[in-house]
Amino acid sequence: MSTTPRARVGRPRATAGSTQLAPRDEILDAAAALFVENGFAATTTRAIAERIGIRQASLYYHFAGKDDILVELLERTVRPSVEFAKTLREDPSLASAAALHMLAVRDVETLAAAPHNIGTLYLLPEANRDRFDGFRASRRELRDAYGAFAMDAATDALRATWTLAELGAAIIHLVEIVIPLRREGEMIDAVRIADACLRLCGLDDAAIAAATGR
Amino acid sequence: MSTTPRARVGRPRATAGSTQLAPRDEILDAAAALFVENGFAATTTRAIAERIGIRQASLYYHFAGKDDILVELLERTVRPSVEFAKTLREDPSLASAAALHMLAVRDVETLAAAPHNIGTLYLLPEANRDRFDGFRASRRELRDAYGAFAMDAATDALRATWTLAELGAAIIHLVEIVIPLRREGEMIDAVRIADACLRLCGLDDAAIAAATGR
DNA sequence: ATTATCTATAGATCTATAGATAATGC
DNA sequence: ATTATCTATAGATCTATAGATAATGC
Repeated sequence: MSTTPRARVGRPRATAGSTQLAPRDEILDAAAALFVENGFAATTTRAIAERIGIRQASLYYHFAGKDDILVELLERTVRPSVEFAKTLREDPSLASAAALHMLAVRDVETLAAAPHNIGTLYLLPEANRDRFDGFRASRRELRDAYGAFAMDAATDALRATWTLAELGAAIIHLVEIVIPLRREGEMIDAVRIADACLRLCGLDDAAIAAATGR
Repeated sequence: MSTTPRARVGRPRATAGSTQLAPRDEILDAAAALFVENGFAATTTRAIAERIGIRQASLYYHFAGKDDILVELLERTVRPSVEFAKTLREDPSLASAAALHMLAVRDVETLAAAPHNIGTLYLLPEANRDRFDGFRASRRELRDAYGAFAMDAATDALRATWTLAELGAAIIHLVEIVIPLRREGEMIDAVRIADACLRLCGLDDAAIAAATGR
């Protein structure tokens, strides 16, 4: 019941600096902030270590290399949305327009709440290296989930001119408007962005209201 | 009238490799490809030099530093669109929806035709450093041009929920869907994307057809 | 004994500068 | 004389490994 900070196993850090997080999570958090701000290659392991008050070499007790830190961060940005898309797909009572809207809202909210605007990470050129193709596969899965909902919800005119992958890419890209908006300090309204996704599918205000039960 | 390659002033390169471009443009082209592929920090001056068959140190005869190469590339990606937006604003006979559509078409076409998908460069984390704020100012100018046209063209419902800067950001972001589409090898149809911009403003198919004179 | 840190450093870069050199221009 | 390259290198990194050390756990 005591709130006295539990003493930690292992040699103490040279600089005090108490923290609640596990060291591994401290590293991920610091790295996320720096990768978003300066990019991957420009962020040194020393900078990550300094931010949390440990020595550069100590990082390697928790991660085998700099790459592995990014692998884990990338996975965390996309996994929740992919899983949510899966549950939506498995619900037969849900109309496609409604499902698309719900996925977009959830996705925007996740991106808006993620620490350090971490959604930006997939824009790093390094995210395209082979080392990270697990992440890119997950992301394609999410895009196609958007595409499937969108094609099904779209007007005939749109279905005739867009492929599933293209429409999925357009919608996911529109969802990600949250990233630059957030960077510029704008307010984020997830429903408004999700509405815009349906509008992109050709739905008018009445159809949008119907699909979202308003 | 002879087509024999004109001998060049200056010490010849160690490796032959004839080219039509001026050395400065060779550097810009090689750097663009590498910055897009690997990012700025991860691209070494040596890699740029090797790609065009000169020694690393020879770059510094043409550019004062690596930064200056990126400065010039960034400027080139945004300047033409900013100027086109200006001419559109100065045409009083043009309806906002039509102007927005024309700007979007032109912008998509420029991005689609730019060598090495160079439009990607503004996504580099490094583009946010102070050193490049001239570029970022130009980009904001373009965003606000989109925003002004879009607010004027939009339905009342939209005008009530979006600010000019937000709507501008959303539209310019939608235009930039061309970048990932192109990276994935998809066909680009500028009109289709410009239509989507108008749809985002709440216009229905009839209004879009009217605005674009179809 | 185990854990999580530390110190020290090897080896591999990378950017930018100094000064030499091999062409053309006049 | 001017131009555009070259060679050589200083100085400053940066990543990752080796091995020591200072805690707690049992």
